[in-house]
Amino acid sequence: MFPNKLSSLLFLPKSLSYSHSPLSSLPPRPSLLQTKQAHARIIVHGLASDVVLLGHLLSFLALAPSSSLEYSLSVYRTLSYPSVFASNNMIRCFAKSDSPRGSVVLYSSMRQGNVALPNSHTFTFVLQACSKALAIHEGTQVHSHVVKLGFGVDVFISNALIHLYSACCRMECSKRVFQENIHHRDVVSWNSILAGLVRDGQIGVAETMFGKMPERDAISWSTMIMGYVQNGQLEEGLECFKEMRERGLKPNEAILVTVLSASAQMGLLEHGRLVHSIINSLNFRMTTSLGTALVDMYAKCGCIEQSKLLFNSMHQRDISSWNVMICGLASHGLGKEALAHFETFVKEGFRPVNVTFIGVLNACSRAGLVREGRHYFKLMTENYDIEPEMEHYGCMVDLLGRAGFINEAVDLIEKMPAPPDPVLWATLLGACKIHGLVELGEMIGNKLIHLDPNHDGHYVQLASIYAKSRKWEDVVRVRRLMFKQNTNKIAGWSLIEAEGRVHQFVAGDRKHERSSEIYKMLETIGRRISEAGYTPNISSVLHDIGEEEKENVIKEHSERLAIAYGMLVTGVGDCIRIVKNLRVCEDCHEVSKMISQVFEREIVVRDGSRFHHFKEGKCSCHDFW
DNA sequence: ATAGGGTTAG
Repeated sequence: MFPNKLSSLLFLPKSLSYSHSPLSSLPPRPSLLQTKQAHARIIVHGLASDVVLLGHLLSFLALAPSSSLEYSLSVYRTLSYPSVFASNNMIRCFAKSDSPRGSVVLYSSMRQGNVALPNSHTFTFVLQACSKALAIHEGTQVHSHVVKLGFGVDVFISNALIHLYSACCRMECSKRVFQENIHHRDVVSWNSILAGLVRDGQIGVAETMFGKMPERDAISWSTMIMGYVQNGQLEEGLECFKEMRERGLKPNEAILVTVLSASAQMGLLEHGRLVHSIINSLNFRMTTSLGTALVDMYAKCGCIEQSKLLFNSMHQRDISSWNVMICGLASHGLGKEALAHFETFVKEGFRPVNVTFIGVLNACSRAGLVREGRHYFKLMTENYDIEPEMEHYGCMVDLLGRAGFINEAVDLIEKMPAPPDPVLWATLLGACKIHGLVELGEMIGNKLIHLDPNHDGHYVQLASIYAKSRKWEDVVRVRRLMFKQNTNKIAGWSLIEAEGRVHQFVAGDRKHERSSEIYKMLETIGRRISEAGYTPNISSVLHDIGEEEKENVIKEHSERLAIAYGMLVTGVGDCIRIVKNLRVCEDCHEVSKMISQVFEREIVVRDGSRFHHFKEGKCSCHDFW
């Protein structure tokens, strides 16, 4: 009787067919709706308390992509004598839900004999729940039951234990289980421990493990690549990805998303494009995650138009897709567009979160939208009850300060509930420089030097404020102070991608193999832009050297070397894309504008805080950055 | 009569 009943009651009509991915050979998973329909048929047939049927129903619920814990519980509660099968699947439903601790409660009533006794499946599910809840205490107790009941040799269970300890960063315990199970080990055991090491920041150990693995699958590679990227070793991550491809292995979605993120962080457009073409050529389904990662990559690599096109073509957008788009528009100075996106986002029923407002406030500050900035700052706290963080204050101080509302900015800082980050004062110091406020600048500059005496940026800013108002003896004094303090100077660099490689330059760099050509090109550039009326602005140079030498120093800023190299290796009329870690200096900004005009070249520079698109002698930031 | 493990940013 069973097989027939089962198929007629649980099997679903073809027309409603299960969500079935052509790329996987997984068994079909009924949706929540389909499962509820099956439940209805069971009830209609008078079998509402059939343990076998309801057990299957629960297993469907545990697997359904979107299921409701309340519903699963209501099904489970109708059973007067739940089977192990039904109980295990109920534990699995808890494990998958937002209240994984429910699994542990049900498990202990099984242990007490109130319901069916646990079997090996019980342990995999309850341990999964402990991992998810980071319930190390409960997990350890379950571990002792596993040993006591002789389940320690079950590879599924010992892997679940390795995963549990890895998830809780108890790497010593994790390794012990791993070592004890030397005869019951497979690629999953290795992957679980690898993931733990990576999570714990032990990237070197993980690397060694990875090298020793007897077998590696897509998840092993993705864990390793992710490990590098999460630990900030972006180049190594991309290198690992390359090695994987050279071995003829196919990436999975997790790898692609991670690698896109690395390309985005480094600003490597060509690499990002390569990943995009891999996605297309392997016929990957364009999921929301992949789409969002691509939108982000193009925005962070300077192609905001491409980013917008992709965003508009997405079938489904989640809150992250919107956040990425809004922040991207903001970083390109497209303030109005970013705000329009925000409004649509709200109209579509999304609720903004704190990063959304970082994008919105950045949009205002980059585009100088003071009124809007004040409005959204208020909206964030009053309408959405989001506590502003340091970064939100940073945007506001920047916006108000640069627009000249210095007192309002000072007020905002002083009324903050938490002690202000020195960065906020530094931002305000920048505003004092723009508006030539020597006295306030002096006060803030001294305060900053006191707070953070090893940071060279504060001295530089203060000195340039003095320089701007021609207070030369103060310039010299501050500069001497800086040398005496032995400040840490953050080395500036610029990079450009060309001929399938990344070329990185520092100021005065002569290490590049085409160095002499680069310097010749610099001279040509200098001559041509001088003819067009350029004179160097050397106020930002503080070295104790003669005027002529100062000109040479700025002439050899890393950014210019990268641009000169770009002119050498790209075709006439091609866009030159530069990524740098610090902000562009005033003079380089001017020079880039001139080059864009004289050589009819579009130049896109991503600096430490935003994008500059130079075209026909103008910059997208309107010289306001 | 039946089920089980590991990887994903912004």
